Amino acid sequence: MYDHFSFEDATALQNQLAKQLKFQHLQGISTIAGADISFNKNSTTMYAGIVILNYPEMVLKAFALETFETNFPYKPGYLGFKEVPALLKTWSLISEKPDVLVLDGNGILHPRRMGVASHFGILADQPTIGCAKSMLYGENHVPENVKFAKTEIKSYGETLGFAMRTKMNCSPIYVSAGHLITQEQSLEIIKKCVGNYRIPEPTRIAHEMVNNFRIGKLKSGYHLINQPLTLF
DNA sequence: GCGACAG
DNA sequence: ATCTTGTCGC
Repeated sequence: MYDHFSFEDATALQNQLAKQLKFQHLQGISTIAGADISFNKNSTTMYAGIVILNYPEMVLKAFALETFETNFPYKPGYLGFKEVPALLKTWSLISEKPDVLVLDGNGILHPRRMGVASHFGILADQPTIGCAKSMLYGENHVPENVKFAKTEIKSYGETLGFAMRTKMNCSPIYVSAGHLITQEQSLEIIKKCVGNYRIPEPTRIAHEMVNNFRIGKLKSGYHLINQPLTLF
């Protein structure tokens, strides 16, 4: 899909897509999804996965897995061009879309406000949140070593996201709005997705699933989880 | 020019 | 991202 794009083309498209970004408060969220990619070193085969959980219970409800061939290289600032095509293919397998999707990477916390979460959000017309494990852009302020301590990440005076400590003695994560959601609500939602790990549940589970998919422990397609039934 | 740099 | 063993700390 983007394999023939030069970085110059990519930059132009990011600037174009950024004009379409919209931020609004979401009402009645009952499902949330997490998306991630896995691949073997030096391979063009991307293993993409999207998991859907109940919100705020964080119970796995369904997941979709699919592969996709990509030649676009990884370069800081252009992650969307490598991952979004594979994620869109996987997204198409899902009949009932989640209320909001969390991606492994940034949203508008990006030099051109077009991190992977914003990129996917625009193309899929879907509310998205960016949740990165390390810093890409902005003034780095370190939150104090207390669970849920946070700092604003700014660029030229504009708040583009937050650094938040999800666990004591662990590096913070970087949260930013992707599309069709506000910065404040993005942070509020991610906070409720934190379990007993540094990485919030949607992303953490998606990462686990996609890794099992890559090593052959799981197969492609849409999978529904059998909910535990209360008999009687 | 130099250093930084999501996954 | 992936490749890898032990190891330091709560």
